[in-house]
Amino acid sequence: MPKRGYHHGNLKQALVDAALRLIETKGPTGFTLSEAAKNAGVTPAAVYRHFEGREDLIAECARQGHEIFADLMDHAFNKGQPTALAAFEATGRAYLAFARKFPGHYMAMFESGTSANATPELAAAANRSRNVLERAAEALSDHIPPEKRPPPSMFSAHIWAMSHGVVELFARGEPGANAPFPPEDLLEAGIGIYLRGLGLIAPDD
Amino acid sequence: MPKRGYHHGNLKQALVDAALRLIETKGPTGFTLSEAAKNAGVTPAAVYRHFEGREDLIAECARQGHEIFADLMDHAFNKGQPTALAAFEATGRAYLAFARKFPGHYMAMFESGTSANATPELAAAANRSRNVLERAAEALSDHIPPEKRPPPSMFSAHIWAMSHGVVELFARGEPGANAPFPPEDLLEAGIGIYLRGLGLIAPDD
DNA sequence: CCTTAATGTAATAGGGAATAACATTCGCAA
DNA sequence: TTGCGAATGTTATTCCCTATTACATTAAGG
Repeated sequence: MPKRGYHHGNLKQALVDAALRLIETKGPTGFTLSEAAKNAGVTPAAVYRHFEGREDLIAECARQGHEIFADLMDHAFNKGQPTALAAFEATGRAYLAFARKFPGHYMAMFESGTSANATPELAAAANRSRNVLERAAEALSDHIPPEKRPPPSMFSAHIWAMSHGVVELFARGEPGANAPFPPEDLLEAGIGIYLRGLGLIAPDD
Repeated sequence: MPKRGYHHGNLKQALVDAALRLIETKGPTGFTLSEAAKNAGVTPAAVYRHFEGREDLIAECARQGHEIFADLMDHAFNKGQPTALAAFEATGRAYLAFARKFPGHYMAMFESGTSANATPELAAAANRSRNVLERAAEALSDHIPPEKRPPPSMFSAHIWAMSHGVVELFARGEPGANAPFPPEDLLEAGIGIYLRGLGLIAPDD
């Protein structure tokens, strides 16, 4: 391990990384600022040179999570083109993939108890990732029969809610103790049924 | 206020009630065992005569929440009879009503970071409330065209996930700040679209 | 070089979780 | 009634966490 001098060099990000690892393993409530500092090889007081406190450190973790999240969803959306439906479904799958691949970020974003408005930077990042999903919904909206077309922001909210619910309830250890289905299948089936209800998938598919 | 002697008389439930009020106002992370003890008029150490610790106290709050929850959903289901569809929709609405009416319980159940298997009693109660929703789904399952009929436990999981997602993402936070639509409308529309996708609602409804 | 801001440390206050030893009261049986 | 054991509550203590303040070290630039 590289010995460091009095100054760390990149402490801020090192603290974020340490915090993310701790959140991932011990949960957002188990995470402590002091332990993150120790893991970064620094005293707890040093943290306050870079963050206002514990909450602010978590907020930065969440912010970085939203940046990754938005990038992933945006990429999935573009990759699914040109079909609006395929792009939308890819975006949905990207949601679950993110939760699986970046559990620390996901917990910081949605399970830490910190408001999405904790800091302006976090609010901006959260807004961005919401807009990605909403844009995907808008692109798909044109293909919905007008008489059953809800506002795009509504049906993107539905997809987000179901995705988030699947992650929280069935992609962790609870609450049925036994996940009756693989979360991926559960979510894909749920979105499929929902899109059928919107007239976006043929009834005999 | 009634002066009490050396013994409280009903401390265990008083602690649960105090904890629920604290969780409701300050969030599950802001809640402290010491403050709950003080609010119940007792020293912190007394809590350990009735609970193993902080987690165990939260788990009991969650357990009581699941009991109320299951009762409400069961009642809504029976009230919605004889139509299976009406019963099911009433059950869905009861979910959101519970979250609104018992926010402390809801937070203890789903946002406290404590596992649903924290105690055997909690696990049993959680199982019961899950079964209520699954039974409603089973009753409705007969009316689904066979070629698009998922396992009842799957589509009850879908409804639970969307309900939970709506609560977590859109029914919290400052009013209007994060909610493009009233959560009740959002959830009702979402369930409606989903049920249409299952062929349970006529396309021209 | 020498100053100044940035960055890290040491010391400390304040509070919560948990435990152990002690005190009071309750319930029951002789 | 009385005495004893169990249940319940308190005091004192330990350990850890958050946060603040005063101090130490280093980096960067004129």
